[in-house]
Amino acid sequence: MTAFYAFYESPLGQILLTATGTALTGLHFVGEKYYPGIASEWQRDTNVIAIKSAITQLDEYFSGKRKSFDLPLEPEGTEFQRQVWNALTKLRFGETATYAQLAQRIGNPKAVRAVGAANGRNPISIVIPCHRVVGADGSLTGYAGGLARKEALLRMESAGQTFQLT
Amino acid sequence: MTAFYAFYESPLGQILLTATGTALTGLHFVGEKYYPGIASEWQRDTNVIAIKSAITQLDEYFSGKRKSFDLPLEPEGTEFQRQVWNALTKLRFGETATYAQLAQRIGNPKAVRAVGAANGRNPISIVIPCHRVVGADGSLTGYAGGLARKEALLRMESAGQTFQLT
DNA sequence: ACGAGCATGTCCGAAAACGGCGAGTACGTA
DNA sequence: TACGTACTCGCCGTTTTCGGACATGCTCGT
Repeated sequence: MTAFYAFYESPLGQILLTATGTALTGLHFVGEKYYPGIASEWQRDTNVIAIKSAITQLDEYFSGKRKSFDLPLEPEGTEFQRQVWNALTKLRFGETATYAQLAQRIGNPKAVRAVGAANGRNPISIVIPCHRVVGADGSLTGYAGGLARKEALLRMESAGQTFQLT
Repeated sequence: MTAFYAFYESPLGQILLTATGTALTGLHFVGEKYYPGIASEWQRDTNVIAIKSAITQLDEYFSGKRKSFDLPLEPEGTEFQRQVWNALTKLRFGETATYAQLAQRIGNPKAVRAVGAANGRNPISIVIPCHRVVGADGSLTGYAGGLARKEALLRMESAGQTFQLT
């Protein structure tokens, strides 16, 4: 489906955006785990509506002015994964949940680990806030973009602090 | 087990009494170390037999008319702790003992420090007279309700008749 | 179809830390 | 000498912490 792509320079590093004509399909930190790369038939284009508005809202988000995204999304995945990702979108700015709670919410309470896996495969980081999910004991456990970024995001959302990778 | 509670105003501060239908289970100075708090299912009730008679005898004790308590007790604790507490009840008004002596008496002479710990966890202060236990050198060493209260109790009990060898 | 691999959580046992101590030692004072 | 204080160290039950062993549901590669 994806046909267009562009790069976005965030405070946490370069980001690859991918989209169809109308919806966002991907948001990956360059070089992260599961980084999809760029298919040869895609076109680099920053003016496609989906990409253009994503960039705008990311700017606002990173400058602290925006707390929720309003973008058409088309994440590609299995039925189960989309359930999880859908549940993720209901986590608001500043909120966090545990993997177990998430499993509960999608009505599959024992699928805790599966939720973790699905979470890790989230194709649209930040907008689908997989970084708001933590272990039962509050530990960060993992993030495709690296734990440092996850921590930075959470810190920014909880305290409104500015960015610093340690 | 505990089902009822009440507060008692003593000269040394407010006291929380807890009890089953028939026996006293706790006596704590409000806010002391290990203060248990009040469980939501407990009922405030000053007329339960265990609490009523406790209050009567405390009145008598604090006004100097009573030198030993006669109340059904049900302190909750481990085997070892109950041994210690049981030994405590054999200390009479005005008497004191050292932690080592107590350890001796329960047939576990080396468990001196453990006795100290168990002593500290005594759930029914005053009635089970953990305040009558002092260090080998006569120092007070510690009291859940605070050393000031321990000293006050001992002074009150020793006033007049009892002598203490230094 | 099957099995391995996970951005988990729970349970259980072992190990270490922690006290309401006491006895022993090592010094510095009167 | 006679003491007092300031240490160390052994003691033992309880509490807390830590690590490994499960159970578990879904994907993805054979």
